[in-house]
Amino acid sequence: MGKRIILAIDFDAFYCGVEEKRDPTLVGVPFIVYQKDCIATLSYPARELGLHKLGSVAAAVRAHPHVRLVNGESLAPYREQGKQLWSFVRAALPGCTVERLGLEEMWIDVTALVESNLAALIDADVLFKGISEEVADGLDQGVRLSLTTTAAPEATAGREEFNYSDNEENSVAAPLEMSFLCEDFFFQTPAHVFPASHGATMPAFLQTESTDPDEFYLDFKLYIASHIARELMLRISLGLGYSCSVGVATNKTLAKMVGSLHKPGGLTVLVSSAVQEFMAACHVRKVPYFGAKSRHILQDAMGHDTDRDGDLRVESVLSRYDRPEFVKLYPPGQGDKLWALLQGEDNAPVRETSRVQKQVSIEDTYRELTSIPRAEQALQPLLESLLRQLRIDMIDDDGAWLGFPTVLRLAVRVATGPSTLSNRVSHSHTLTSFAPFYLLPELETNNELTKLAERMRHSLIVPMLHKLCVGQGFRLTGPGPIYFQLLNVAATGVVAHKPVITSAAVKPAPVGPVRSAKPTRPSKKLDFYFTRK
DNA sequence: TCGGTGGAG
DNA sequence: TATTCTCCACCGA
Repeated sequence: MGKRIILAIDFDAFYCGVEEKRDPTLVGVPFIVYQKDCIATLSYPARELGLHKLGSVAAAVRAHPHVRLVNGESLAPYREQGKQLWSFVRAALPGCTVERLGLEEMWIDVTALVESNLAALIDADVLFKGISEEVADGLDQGVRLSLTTTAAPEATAGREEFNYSDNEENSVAAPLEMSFLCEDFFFQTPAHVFPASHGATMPAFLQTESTDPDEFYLDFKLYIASHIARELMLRISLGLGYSCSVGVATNKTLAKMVGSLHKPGGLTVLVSSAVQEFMAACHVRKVPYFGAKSRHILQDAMGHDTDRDGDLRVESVLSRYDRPEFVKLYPPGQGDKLWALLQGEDNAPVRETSRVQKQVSIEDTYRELTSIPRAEQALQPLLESLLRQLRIDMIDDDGAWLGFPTVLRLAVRVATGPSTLSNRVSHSHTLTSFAPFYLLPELETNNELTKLAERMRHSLIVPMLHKLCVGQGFRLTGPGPIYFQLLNVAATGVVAHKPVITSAAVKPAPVGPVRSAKPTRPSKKLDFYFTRK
C-alpha cells in the first residue's frame, strides 16, 4: 500500500479571527481574548509586543495599557464559527475524509484525490510533455486540477453545497467550482518546502530515490497536494475571511507539525526523504502526545544535566535511548506509540468526525463560593447554559434529537481554601430517570427552560452535589471552611436511539433504602410540568 | 458503568 | 507551574 497524503489545517489565532469578523476595528491591532485572568489567545500584533497565550491579563494590561480586551468566556460564537469552517472544508473537498481536532483544526486525507489527479495527468501525457519537450504555448496556462474524487460516493451524500458566504441570510450561493486552473503547476509549489535546500520546482519533486513503485511518485503527490492546499486556503480566505496555516505530509502528526513552521498563513510541505531530519531537530514538546507528564517521565530518566524541558530535542532522546530502553520508561502500550512518534511514524487514520458530540459540558470557576447552599444556587445558570448548548449541539432544525444524552455528570473542585490546590472529583447519574429532560426540543420559552433546569437541579444535581461533598469529607450543614473553585455540569452517554425512561421524575434518594420504581408515564402527561403560553 | 488521568485546542 | 473552558480516549476497579 502506498503512503497517504494528509493535510493539516490550523486556523490562525482562531478566537481572534472570530472577534475581528464581529468587530472589524480589531483588525491589525494588538488585542487579547481573555477568560477570567487568563489570556486564552491573542492577535498577532499583540504577540509582537511579547505577550503570550495563558499569561495573566492583569500583567499584560500593566505592561501595555492600550492593548484591547475581548471577553471570550462564552465559547458559543467560536463553536458556531468552527462548525462553519468544518462544513465549508467538507463541501470544498467532497469525497475526502475530514477529521476535526478542537474547534479550529482539521486533518484531511487527500490520498485518493491526489492519486486521481496524478492518474489524469499521466493519462493526458501532460506530465512528461510539460517538462521534456519544447515549452508549448499552453504550458504557461498551467493545468486544471480536480477537487473531487470518484471514490466513495456515500461519503459525500447529504453534504451542504459549497457556498462563498457563511452568512446564511445574505449569502448568494456561488456555483460550485470543483476544479481550478493551477497556473504555476509546471514551475513550483506554492508551499514552503522542508528542507528548504530541496528546492520548490516541479522537477525537484519528480526526483525519487525509491525503487518501490508505490513510492515512486510520492513526492510528486505531495507536490500536487500542496497546490490543492493553496487553492483551499484561498477559498477559505475569500469565502469565510479566515487565515489558516497548512501542513502537507504523509501522516497526521507530521502534517500538523510541519504546518506550524510558517504561521500565520503559511503552507509547508515535508518531502518524504526528510522525515528523520525534520523530527531530529524538533523540540520534544512540539510532538503531539508528549504532554507535560510524558516529558516529565523523560526528564526524570535523562537527568537534570540534560537540556531544559523546553529545549529538549528529539535527536537528544534518540541518541540516548534505543527502542527497548525508551519503551520501558512508560506504561505498557504507551511507550511504543511515543517511540513511533519520535521517528515520525503515525499510522492513525483520518477519521470522519461525527456530526454529533459525545458530551456537552459547561463549567465556571469561582473565588468566593463558600457554602453548599450557594453552590446549589450557582448551579442554576450552569444548568440553563447546558440546556441551551444542548439545544444547539444535539437538536436539529426540526426539533429532533441528533443523539440522546443518558448521563448527567457533576464535577467540582472543592477545597478548604480559595487557592488550595485540588483535583476535580465527579459523580454521574442516569438522566433516563428524569423524563422531562427529553422534552427539551419542545420547550418554547425561556421560562420553560428555566423551569426544566430548576427541576433537574432539585431532582438530580443537588443530591449529586451532596454526595460529592460528603465523599470529600465535607459536612452538608454546620461550620467548616469550604471553597468551590469549579463547578461543571455535563450531559454525556450520548446514544443514537431514544432511551427507555425508567421512571418519571423520581427524586433519587442518595441515602437509605431503594424505593420501588414508579411505572413509566406516557409522555403526554408530562405536559403538566410546564406552563405553556 | 463509573471515576480519574492525561492529552488536545 | 497553572492559569480558561472545554472535548475525547483510555485505564483500572
